[in-house]
This record gives sequence, C-alpha cells and structure tokens, in this order.
Amino acid sequence: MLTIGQLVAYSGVTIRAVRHYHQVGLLPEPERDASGYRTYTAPDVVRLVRIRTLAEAGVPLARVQDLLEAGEEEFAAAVADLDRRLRAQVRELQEHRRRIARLAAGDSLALPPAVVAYLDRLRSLGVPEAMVAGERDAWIVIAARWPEQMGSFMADKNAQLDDPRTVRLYRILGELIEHGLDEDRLVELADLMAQQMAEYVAGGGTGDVAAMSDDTVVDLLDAWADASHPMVERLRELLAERGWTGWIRIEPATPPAPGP
Amino acid sequence: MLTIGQLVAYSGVTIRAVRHYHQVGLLPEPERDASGYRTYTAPDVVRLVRIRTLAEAGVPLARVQDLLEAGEEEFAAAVADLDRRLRAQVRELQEHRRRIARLAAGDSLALPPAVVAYLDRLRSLGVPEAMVAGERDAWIVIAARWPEQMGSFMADKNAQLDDPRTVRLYRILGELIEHGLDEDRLVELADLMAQQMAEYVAGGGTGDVAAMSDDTVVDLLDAWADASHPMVERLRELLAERGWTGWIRIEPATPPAPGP
DNA sequence: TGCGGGGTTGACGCTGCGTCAGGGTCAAGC
DNA sequence: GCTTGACCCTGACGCAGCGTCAACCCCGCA
Repeated sequence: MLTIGQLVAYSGVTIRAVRHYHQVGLLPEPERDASGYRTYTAPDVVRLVRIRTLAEAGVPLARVQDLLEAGEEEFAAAVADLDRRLRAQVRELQEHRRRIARLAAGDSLALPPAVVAYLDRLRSLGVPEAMVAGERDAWIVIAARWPEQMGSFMADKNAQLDDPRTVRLYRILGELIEHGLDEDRLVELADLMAQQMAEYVAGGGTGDVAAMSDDTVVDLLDAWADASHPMVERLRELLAERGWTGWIRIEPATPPAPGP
Repeated sequence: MLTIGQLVAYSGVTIRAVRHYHQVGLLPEPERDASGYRTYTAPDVVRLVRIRTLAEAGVPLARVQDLLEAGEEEFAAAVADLDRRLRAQVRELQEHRRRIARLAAGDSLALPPAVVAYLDRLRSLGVPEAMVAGERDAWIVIAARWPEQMGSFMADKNAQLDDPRTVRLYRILGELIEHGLDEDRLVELADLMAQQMAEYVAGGGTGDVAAMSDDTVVDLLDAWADASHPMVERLRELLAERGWTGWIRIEPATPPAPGP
C-alpha cells in the first residue's frame, strides 16, 4: 500500500495533480486508512501513469477518460486527431513568432510594412518626428478599417511625394509645428494645398478620397487632428474659404448633387 | 465618437475583450455619453489595435502594458525574450507530437519500446493475452519506479526467454490461466521454477533481483499478483515449500545472515 | 407605440492545476 | 510525555482571456 507521497514519487506527478484527478473523477478515490490517509495499490499506479502519459502528450483531461477506455481504432483515430491539433498549434506559434519578429522594428507595431516605409520616407524628407507620429497613428486607424486598400493608399501617397511641391508642403507643415504658428505661412500653405487639390481632382484623381467610405471614421480622425494641434483648425478654416472641406479626406465643399 | 460596437468593428476585437481590457486597466475607460454608453476616440482605436497586435503575437496581457510603454531597447529585449519562449513552446509541442505518435501503437502507452518488444515476444510464444496484460501492467509500475534500469531488466528477461525451459514455463502458466487450476500441473510448474531459480542463482545471476531495491513496490506488485489470480497464491505456497519466497522478485527464503 | 437591435453592469464557467490557510498524523529524538 | 519536522487532510482562491448568460436600458424606425 502506498501513501499519496509514495505514489507521486513513483509516477512523477504532483500531489495536487493526483487530488485533482480524483476531483474530476479521472482516478477513482482509493481506500483510506484509519487516519484518513489515502492508500494506493498497483492498479492505481498503472492508471495514474497512463493518465500522465496522455496528459503530457497534450490530451485534455476531459478526453483522457474516454481514450483510456477506447478501443484500438477509436484510439488511433483520436491520436490522429490530436496530432492534427498539435500541428495547428505549432503553426499558430510559428505565426506568433513571425509577428513578434516584425514587431522588433519600431513603427511596425500594428502597421503593414508599406506604411512603415512611407513613414521612413517622410522622416528622410525632414518631416519632424512629432508629425510622423501623428501620421503613423492615423494610419493605424485607417489600416484597421480598410486593411485591403492600404496598398493603393500607399501607392497614392508615394506618388504624391514624387511631386516636389508636396514635399515642400510637408516641410512647411513641419516647420509650423516646430516653430509655432505664423499666419502668413499658414495662408501660403492653404493656397498651396488648395491649388494642388484642384489639380489632383482635375486630373481625375480620386485615389484615397473615394475609398475612405466611412464618415464615422473620417470624422473621428478629423476630430483627432483638430485636437492634436491648433494649426489644423486654422488651416481647415483657410481651406474652407478656398472651397475645400475635410482634413483626412479633403473634398470640394459642394459636391455635385446626387440624381433623383 | 465611436460606440463600442463601432470600435470593435474597426479593430476586430470582441466587445467582451474590450471590456476585459478596461477591467485590467490595459485600455483606459473612455468618457460616457448621457445614457452611459462609452464613447471612443481615435487614440483609443490606436491603443486597442496595438494591444491586439501584441496579444495576437502571443504576449500575455500582463506584459502588454509594459511593452507599450517601453523604450526601443527594452522593447527589443522583451521581443527577444518572447521569441525564446515561443520557441520553447514549439519544442514542447513537437515533443508532445512525438509522444502521441508512439502512443499510436497499443501497448506503448506508458512503456518504453523495449518492453513493448518483450511483450510482443511473449505473445508470439503463445502466452495468452490476459497474462501479457498482467505483465504489461506490472512493467508499467516498474518502469515508473526504475526508469533507468529498464534496459538491463529487459536484457535479463530476454536472455531468460532464450532458454526453452523458460518458454515452456510460460506456456504452462498460460494454460493454467486459460483452462483453470490443476494441482498436478501446478506442482510440476513449481518444480520447474525452483530448479531454474537454483541454476540461476548458482550461475551468479542477480540481474533484476538485486536491482529492485524497494520493498514497498515489490510488496505492492506481489499483493496485486496475489489478487489477480488464485493460481499465484497457490504457486507461492508451493515455491515456499521448495525454499523460495516472493513472486515479482523471487529469492531464497533464508538469505545469509548479515555480519555483526 | 411597439419592436428589433444596439448598449450597460455583473457574475459564473472553462483548463489544470499552484498555492495558501488551517488544521490532523506519524515517527523519532529528548 | 513533549517537541519537531515531515506528511497528510479539506477547502478555497487564483491564473489568462475571454464566452456566455441574465436582466435591464436606449435608440431609431414603421
């Protein structure tokens, strides 16, 4: 007769685990001696070792019961199924590892690589970090809402950066952020932007504008932009005077009325 | 402003998860509107997406907090650590798969392959299944107690089976189990066993006998054997008359007295 | 005005035990 | 006979990360 301590010494299980197995009915409660100690016999050892073997192989306790009583074929089928699940788990973990690896680079937290590249390009153009951070956060929201269309958004953005006037625009924005507001420069900026938008629309460009088809998100980002820097609000006023509305998604203030 | 429903639509998280994050302080509770609804803003979306990204990469929620606020190096270190853990987990799962694969064969549940081979040899010698099952269960207990020495036990057992008299012995045992007790055959068996044990001891053989150095386990298995079939008890009586004691570990009844 | 589909808080459930808390028991040495 | 230390007992909480009720409130639409 074995005490629980001896039992666990032979089987490599913890006492707590054995009691747990009793609790869930996996291992029958053995006889007790006069003082209430559990007394185990050889069949208990055998059953416990079998339970352990299956449990360590990753079988959930709830299934161990059935498996121990299963016939050959059933057992084989269950084993095959378990193996499938384990493989799936491994794949999941590998996927986790891949994501983790991508996280190692700073910005990539929650952003597709194309956006990271775009942000790096902004930095290399001299756009101040605070502004890049603002862009980054906005793109996180956008990427969450329209993951499929990030490719075309980024293509559009990069094409815009090929135009030196857009670069100049970003530089001025950056300076204003870094050195405080200056009404004259704001006006200059608004003129530049209005002009570029007009050209863009005239050229048939509807790239990202049309695709951001969710006023709630756009409003949300606009509100955030407004709150993030006083410059934004003033600039939107100036743009409104020039016939443009919005910020994240700039549009002509009076779009053609929809048909009847 | 977003409701919780919109927030989860954009971030791919469940409502329950978001509330959980609030509960554990991972995502700050946002403002409420007049009717108590939570109203989210863009920064909340950003933070939520970041949390999700880390969580999906396998970071435990408890660490997400720190990671989000960590600096570059700290972040990189944490990521490296995470990757190490994930690799360990993968290794564990692979180990599970290996064990599962071994389980696919029947007997191997909790037994080293050498024992499985030995049991198969017994079967091929015509030993009935019930007796093989008894041996198997006994070896499970023994393997749990002396995992290191299973190799030598098995070598010893296999060597014994090379002797045709041992084979005959097993056959008679099997017949007795299958066709009921027969006093004459039992006596014949006891004689055979006593003779072989004597030769074994005379030849200096102490193989597994000495190695089973734990009376508790030996007693346990003996008791089990006694309980499993009436034949065992009778046979032990007959062996006792011939100067042998024990069953799992058979020994001369009067070992030389230890020195002073 | 009623309905359907949102929203709210609160609490229990799941896995497989670890880890107290607060005791009783056994064997050994003084 | 007393203490000590190693075991044993039951019972309950805790953990991660939510899922899933329950029971009720709120909003927009026909």
